[in-house]
Amino acid sequence: MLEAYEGVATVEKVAALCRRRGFVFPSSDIYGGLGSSYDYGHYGVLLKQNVKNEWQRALVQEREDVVLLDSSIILNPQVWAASGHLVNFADPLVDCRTCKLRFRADHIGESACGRRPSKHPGETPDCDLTEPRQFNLMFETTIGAVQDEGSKAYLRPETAQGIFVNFKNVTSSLRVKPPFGIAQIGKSFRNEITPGNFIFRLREFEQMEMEFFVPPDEAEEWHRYWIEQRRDWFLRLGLRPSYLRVRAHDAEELSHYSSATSDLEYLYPIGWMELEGLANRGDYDLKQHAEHSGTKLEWVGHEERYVPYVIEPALGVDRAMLAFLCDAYDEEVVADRPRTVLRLHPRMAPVKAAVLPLIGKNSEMVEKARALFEDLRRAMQTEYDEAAAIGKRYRRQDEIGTPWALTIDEQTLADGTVTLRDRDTLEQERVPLAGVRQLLLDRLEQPWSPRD
RNA sequence: GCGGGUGUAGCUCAAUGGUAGAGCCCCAGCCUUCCAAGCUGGUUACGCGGGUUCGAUUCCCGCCACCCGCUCCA
Repeated sequence: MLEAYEGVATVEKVAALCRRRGFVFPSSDIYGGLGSSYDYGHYGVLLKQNVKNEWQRALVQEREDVVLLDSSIILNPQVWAASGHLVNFADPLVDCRTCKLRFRADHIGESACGRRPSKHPGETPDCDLTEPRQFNLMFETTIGAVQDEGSKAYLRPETAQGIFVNFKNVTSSLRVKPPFGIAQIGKSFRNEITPGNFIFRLREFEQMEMEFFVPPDEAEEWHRYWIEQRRDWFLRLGLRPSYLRVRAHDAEELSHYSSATSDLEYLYPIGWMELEGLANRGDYDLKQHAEHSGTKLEWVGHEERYVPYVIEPALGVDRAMLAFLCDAYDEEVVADRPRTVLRLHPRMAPVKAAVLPLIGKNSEMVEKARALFEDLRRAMQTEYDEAAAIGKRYRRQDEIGTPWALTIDEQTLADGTVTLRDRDTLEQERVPLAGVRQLLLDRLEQPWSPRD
């Protein structure tokens, strides 16, 4: 495992490429932007969609014990009273005017300013603290045109609660029984005090969460199982193994709902950061909602009745996308020219194939190329490009991570084969026109690993 | 939110108290054709709002955004 980042990427370079090539734009750009909000352009949408598709494929399509859900963003406000977010998802903060530091009021005893020798070497300063101020991380809104206390509602800070409040609906309609999971992808909102680092921490972000309900005495075993499953998922999609680690939370850093949490951390250019949280939420949530709603939320089998424990893998889509982008970002020199390339897993790549007639003005080549393009695009995201020199067109595709380029040349007109150029090896092979589509579909299913 | 820094075309940089140039990129045409060739032409910028001034991109104030810390955990 690495201590320090060794790659060529920086968040700034990745962000610049994302803007330049239409992955991610600052939100409300022409009005000067909106803090820590970003809009996704064409390739960003495709890449993000691929992240979500791969998650759903691994957790739902390739399993028999996980079902899907898409719950509302705005829920009955009582949900957040029961979940503990109204009380616990708020941080009382104090600022020290002397040290220019900010502390959580409930931690002030242990982390008073004097503990920061780097700011005040060899002395314990007199701290000038502000009054504690309450920061609730939930966005508030109102339901209905009349604003009064009764109409206050919240944008969900996590998708999980929508799953818990649907526990009874799902168990009574979908023939599931523990151990089973409910998976959901959707937007969440947190009024972060300090967002930042491009799309790493956003106020509006997309989550992929699954609540996996298990018999209480199997919870620890399932927790370990899901940590391993989730780690493998990232590795199969090409993240460098040395850039991924599991870190168990100390008792004092556990969130209010968790009895044990391990983070999957990724070594971003800015350091080791949480990528996915894997929490054992115990029976906390179901019991809270049972108590507040008056509805029994438990599993009832033939000879058993219990409140399941919950194992939760929770992943931020935007954050995962940033990890894949940083991991894939590479710079090199080819033919004395700088080359920037995204070595994304082919299934992650926004565009799978580019069809390039060697001579854009040669009508016969164009005709063949257009026919191949029409054939390929029915099966996968494909681009057609006849503008500029061939090398330039290759580099354009490199920057958006397109794994395969198909070039129609003189030989194509003679024998019906095309050049298949590989993004990572730069090798070229001749393949028959008629077999291209199936060949690429097969390669999309093959194991793929990057350098490392 | 507090402290520090930054803000001129998509990118990298110029110049100027009299409303801004270049290279690369991009678009069109000519030419070329297997890894960012060449020629011609073209589009695009002083973050936003006030103030001082005859006149502000330049000086002053406020705001906004981004970067680094504090805090946050998807």
